[in-house]
Amino acid sequence: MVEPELTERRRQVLQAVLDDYIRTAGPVGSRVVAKRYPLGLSPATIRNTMADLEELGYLTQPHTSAGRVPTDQAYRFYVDSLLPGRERGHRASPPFSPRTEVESLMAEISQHLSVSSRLTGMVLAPPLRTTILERVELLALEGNRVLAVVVTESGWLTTKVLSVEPAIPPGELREFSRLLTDRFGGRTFESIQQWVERAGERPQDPDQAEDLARQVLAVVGERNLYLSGILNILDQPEFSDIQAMKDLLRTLEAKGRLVNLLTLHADSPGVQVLIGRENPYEELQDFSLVTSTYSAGNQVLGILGVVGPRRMPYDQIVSLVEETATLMGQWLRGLNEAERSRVRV
Amino acid sequence: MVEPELTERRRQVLQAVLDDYIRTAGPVGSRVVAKRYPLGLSPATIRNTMADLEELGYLTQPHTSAGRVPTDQAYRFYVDSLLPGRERGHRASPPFSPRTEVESLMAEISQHLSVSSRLTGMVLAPPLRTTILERVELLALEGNRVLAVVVTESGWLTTKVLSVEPAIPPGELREFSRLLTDRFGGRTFESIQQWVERAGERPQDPDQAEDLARQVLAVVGERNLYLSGILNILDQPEFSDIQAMKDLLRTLEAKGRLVNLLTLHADSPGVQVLIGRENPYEELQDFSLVTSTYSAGNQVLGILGVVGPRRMPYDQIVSLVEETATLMGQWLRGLNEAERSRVRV
DNA sequence: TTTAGCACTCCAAATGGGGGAGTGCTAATG
DNA sequence: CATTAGCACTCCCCCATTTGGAGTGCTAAA
Repeated sequence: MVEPELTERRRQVLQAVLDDYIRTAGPVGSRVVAKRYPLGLSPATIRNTMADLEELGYLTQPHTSAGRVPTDQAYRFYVDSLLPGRERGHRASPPFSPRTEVESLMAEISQHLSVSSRLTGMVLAPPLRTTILERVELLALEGNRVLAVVVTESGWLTTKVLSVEPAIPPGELREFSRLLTDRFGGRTFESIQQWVERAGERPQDPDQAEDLARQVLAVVGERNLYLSGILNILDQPEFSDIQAMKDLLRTLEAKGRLVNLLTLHADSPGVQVLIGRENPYEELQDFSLVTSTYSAGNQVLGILGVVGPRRMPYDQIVSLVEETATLMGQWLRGLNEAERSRVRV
Repeated sequence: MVEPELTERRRQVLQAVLDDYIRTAGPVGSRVVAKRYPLGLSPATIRNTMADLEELGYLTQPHTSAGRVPTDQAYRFYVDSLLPGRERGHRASPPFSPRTEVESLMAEISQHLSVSSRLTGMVLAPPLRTTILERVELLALEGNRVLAVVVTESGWLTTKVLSVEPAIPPGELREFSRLLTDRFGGRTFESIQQWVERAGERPQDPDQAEDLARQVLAVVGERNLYLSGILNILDQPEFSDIQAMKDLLRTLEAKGRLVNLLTLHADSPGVQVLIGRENPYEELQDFSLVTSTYSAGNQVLGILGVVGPRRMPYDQIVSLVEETATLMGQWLRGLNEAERSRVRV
């Protein structure tokens, strides 16, 4: 039995194995570590240390006489040791075009994550249900169709074509918009939804505002997940196994699981790393997620991050995700403030 | 030398080989044909016929003693022979939810194509440049940002957030909308673009309408391509070769090539089938495209269809694409007519 | 003209060694 | 006493070889 301390030497050797494995994706032998990393130790010593590390649960051998491969525990150690007190790298900030739509911002941020990491980037949009509606504008189209423009306090903007029955006379649209804004403005979508659901209990005359609200709320469903660079996964050498890859791609494309995982796991502020089996979903257990919440002011809005093989350069990726989250927050805060200085129609 | 006729027997054998190959994706031997297809012929006879078909260019052997595989020419024959005079199958029409946005219609149709065919569905949206603008509505947001709602005569609807400098007083927005509509309504986006470009030659006072038009026109760029079921490609047994698959997936994801291919090749009305090497792009030469234009009235609007391996049940796929195109046309026509009975604000 | 028979071809999967990378252990060394 | 050189051993990976089978083309018979 080995005493269970992680001495300095063991730490160094472990780090060397991690580095090399992250580079090469292949089992790391004692000779390679001795040559490539100037620890001043002979292969034999390193072998002994590696045996200790194996017993401590940080390394495994794919088979009796192969090199060592890091376990989830090793990655966890690596990540935990680098998370506190890390100086900010000066990363070139992504070339965002000065668009104003939040939707395209999300898409661009996701793109940025995937390009910078060469992995798959993800941005989970804020949940609409807790967002506060600011105002509603209606615009006449033709017949009994109107375009509803919904503006939220966080600067979000959604449009939806509604069917109204009976048709609202074009002259009254403006008035009707004001009516909707008065009734629903300043409330969260959730509370509006509850209000609509309770509507059955109020046996008044049929209320057209209620009907419109119902139609608008249909948009509020799932939180939108922006993914990009899914195919970067294909470049990972570990995917000689085509079946596992298919499963993963399908999971990513379906998005549902990922949304669940993000909302359930990664909702506490700051950067989170979920490594391999720490992850509840089987198709994702060969992968790691690095995520961070992003917020405007003190309110957590959504989650963004990166998915990739367990073997990833966590230091860089963690920095990337953290900085991107900060950036996103700044951007949204900027938007938010601009939005507050609102102008009445 | 074999006389170059396609006798009835040869036709039957060819059809049998096609059928079997489409089912199994493996070379077809004479014994299998004899057993599985009741042609009343012995394997030996079928071997002779197959040799003839090979000389005529309809079949090949992957190697000397394997079964036969259909060539592009065989598929071409198959497709050409089934295109004329085909009775309409009664396909369950897809369960479209009664949405009114054209964008989601496109996405849904593409989805329908991919689900029904178990291949990749595509819908190419109409080119905006030749579309006629109907009217523009501006809606105040905050500060110097306004939401522009652009309605086209074909019932299209786009929104874009614009920055206006100097800010337009909210009271004048309505007037300004009318001004834009008067100036640009009834013209194609292309002609508006030309007008804007010629603006430099008119050395008048700086024109705010012009600036806004420029911003709106930024949307007019590429035609939108809706793809779905890309991953269905993964289920094709021919993709043991992982590299070819990656290339294909990348091509699909990038979309550009596909847009080119569709606009250049498939623009003549009706169903078109592009088989294997008939296709100019290398990454797509192991695939076939079945496409059809869709139109409202007599104007061709866009293109939709399916991409899959050459080995596909062309009869079913061709029917599917044709019927979907018809359906799309009806839908758009309906929308169009509704839109014509327009209501002034 | 069709078909049975047969020799032949060629792939695909199974088999069977080397070669090599890596380990664990032991004994020697500072 | 920790470290290291040396060595025997293990096990995978890669290669060449073998083998079985599916399929063909040809020939001769029906």
